[in-house]
Amino acid sequence: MLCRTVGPLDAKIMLIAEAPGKEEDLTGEPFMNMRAFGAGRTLNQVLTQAGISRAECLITNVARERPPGNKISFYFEDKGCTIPKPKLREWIELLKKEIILYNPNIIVALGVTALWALTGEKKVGELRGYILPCSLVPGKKVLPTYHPQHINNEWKTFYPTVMDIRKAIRHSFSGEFPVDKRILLPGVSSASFVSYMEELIQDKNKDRISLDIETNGKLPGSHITILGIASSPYSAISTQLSNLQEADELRLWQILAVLLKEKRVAMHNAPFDKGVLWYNHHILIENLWMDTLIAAHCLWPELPRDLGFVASLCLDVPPWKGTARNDSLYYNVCDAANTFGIAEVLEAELLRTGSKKTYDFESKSIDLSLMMQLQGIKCGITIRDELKKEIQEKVIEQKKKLDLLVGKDVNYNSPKQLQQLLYMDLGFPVQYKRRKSINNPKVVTTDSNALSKLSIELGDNPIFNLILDYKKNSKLISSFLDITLSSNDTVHTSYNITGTSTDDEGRKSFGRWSSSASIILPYGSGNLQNIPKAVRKMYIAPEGYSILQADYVQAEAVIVAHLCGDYKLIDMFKNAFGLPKSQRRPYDIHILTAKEMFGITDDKVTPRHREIGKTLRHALSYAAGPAVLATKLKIKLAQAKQLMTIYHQKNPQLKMWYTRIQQDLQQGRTLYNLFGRSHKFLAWWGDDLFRSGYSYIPQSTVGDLLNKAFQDVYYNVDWLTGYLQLHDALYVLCPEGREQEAMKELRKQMIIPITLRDETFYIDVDFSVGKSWGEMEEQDIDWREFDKENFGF
DNA sequence: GATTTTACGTA
DNA sequence: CGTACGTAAAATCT
Repeated sequence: MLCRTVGPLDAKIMLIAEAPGKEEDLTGEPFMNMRAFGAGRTLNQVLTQAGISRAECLITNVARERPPGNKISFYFEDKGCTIPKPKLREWIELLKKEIILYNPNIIVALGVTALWALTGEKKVGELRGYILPCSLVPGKKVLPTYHPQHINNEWKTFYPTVMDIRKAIRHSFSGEFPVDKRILLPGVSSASFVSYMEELIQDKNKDRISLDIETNGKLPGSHITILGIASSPYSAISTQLSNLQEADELRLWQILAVLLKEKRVAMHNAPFDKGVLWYNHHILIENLWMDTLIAAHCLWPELPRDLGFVASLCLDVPPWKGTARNDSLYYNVCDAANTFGIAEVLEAELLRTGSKKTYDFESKSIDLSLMMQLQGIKCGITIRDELKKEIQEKVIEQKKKLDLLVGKDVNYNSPKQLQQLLYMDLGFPVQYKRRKSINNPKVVTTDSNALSKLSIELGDNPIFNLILDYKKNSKLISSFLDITLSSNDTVHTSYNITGTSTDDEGRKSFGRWSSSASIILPYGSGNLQNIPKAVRKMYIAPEGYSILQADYVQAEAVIVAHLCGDYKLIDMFKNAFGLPKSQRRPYDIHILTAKEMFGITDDKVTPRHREIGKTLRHALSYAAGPAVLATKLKIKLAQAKQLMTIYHQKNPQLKMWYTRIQQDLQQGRTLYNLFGRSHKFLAWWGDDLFRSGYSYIPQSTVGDLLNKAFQDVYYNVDWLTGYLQLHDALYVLCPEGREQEAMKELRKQMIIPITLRDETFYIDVDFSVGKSWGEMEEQDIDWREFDKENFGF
């Protein structure tokens, strides 16, 4: 049936999608599929969240009949879907007439086909959220966003679509195009750039600028190729730095240095621009106005944070990210101008939402993280080479043994070849990956989990552990030993204050730093937060220094105990506080757990009992299931289930806490950690979301605690230098011989009160000292006197 | 050659 | 149905 256009004829918003589906074809109305994963229901969800109802919108499709198999390509001559067949051409004409007739103020293009029909463009991911001119009916505004069906396939596009619809609502009050008031000067001469800067320096009314650089990342140090600055959202300038006369370039850097002394500066990802300017030109940006990346992270921790995305939320500028390759000078000048505009919007938004405190806290980490990136950590090449040789020999030997056992050459790092070998040639029971949902297809796997499981089930076959060891060792070599060092034998990492990961469900980033390859100094394995213990000894202290490690003791467990109101545990933590490690045994919570679980006395607790207690507590704190517990403890599923039941009987507060978190999530899907950091969860409502919620408060509170302490050390203790950050441990370089003094100083900075409801508590700190990261000696110190003097408890 | 999948290291 | 993070090698796409 021909699908009609529905909705009030005087609607200000018109939604245009691709083509009718089955239900729509039957009823002749768009978006009638209201089943659980139907596009109609998703559309309603999006509209409701955005603050508008379906009844207020005109809704239609480009194609008016369902194509076979719902494949829109049916209506096109070509595979690329650019040349419409006559039928589709007719429908597009119809659409044109309807737009002219109903005259909406804003047209929302839902998905690629609508976007193409209205504007000739195809890149929804790049253009969504921007106001585009309509080519079908000139003069009309088009706002592209995702198709509801696409949202069902990729849930992370749900909330961006909501934001887009909100923008459409703002644009529905008038059909007028936003006026682009910007005066952009891309690619001016260095002389003009200098005079622009000089004028700015003279203009005391303007105290803020934004800055953006483009670099040629191939060289260490990231050579700057383009420099752009803006003095308002509407005035920006950029210049090319290659092929400059030496004197001109010098002049430019000199004036820039003066400008940066005078003004407060906004940047998107300040550690990079600031780092490159400092590293290459010794120009220091001292007055940060705003890092728009950090601000976006504090406001929307689960949304994309690239400048193009944030601009689509905050501004009414034309899209420009597509120009990066062809016109980098224009691209850069837009970056600079739009960063200024975004900073103004986000500044207000941070105040409005109460996220300013979190922003201030995060931005205070910039200098610390940048210092550690540029400084790097020292690698002892002799130890590195020894390790490499040793492990390489092991790998060769293991490969030989495997070849002999198997009788042919197999690449054990190839999942495909391993599947063939284990499940086809050798006929072992096929192992499947654990699925997120019962609806997901079963996926065959040969990962370490599967191999250990086979090893347990099939007892005496040495092949599994051999493969496991072989894979482990080749991983050690390829990822952690086979690395390029700087000329000073250092490796460098970029500590990312806002995290950077992008997984299927979108970005998370609970406020812990991540660590990734440094673009400025591309030496080492990149991530320094996942170096295996086995190779840590190759990282050493520079001559004359010791490495001092300070880690929070049982940090997440302490937080969980307080969140649950588990006073037996809380008392144990309190009683153990400040004690030397050697005297803590009576307050060992894992032994306590074991005693409770097995109904035994202290003297009967074996290391295995303790291990079970520890694993159980850890797994259950984050709502792990019996299957995972079974593999972790190498026991049967039934046993794991039994242990879980007993654990929950002995710890009834845990399930109550789960329930509380779920209730809290129901209120606006937002949780606050113990330092007030908010996080809005955008994932699909269900157990995955809940589990993420359970881990949020402990994980992010510990992250903030550590970073708070690290900042305090950085700003207050000038003779200790930050060396590494490992989420709940910080490492500093300490001048040899001052270790005792250093530990006292660190303890003063790190013992920080945490408040929950009316209670205040503290998390203890342990210290280790060593000449290398792998050989640290635990310090067995009684801190009780010291604590009494310094903290009064 | 670029992108996706699989696997695996840390807290 | 632990969570969070980043990277290397293999597989796959174009």
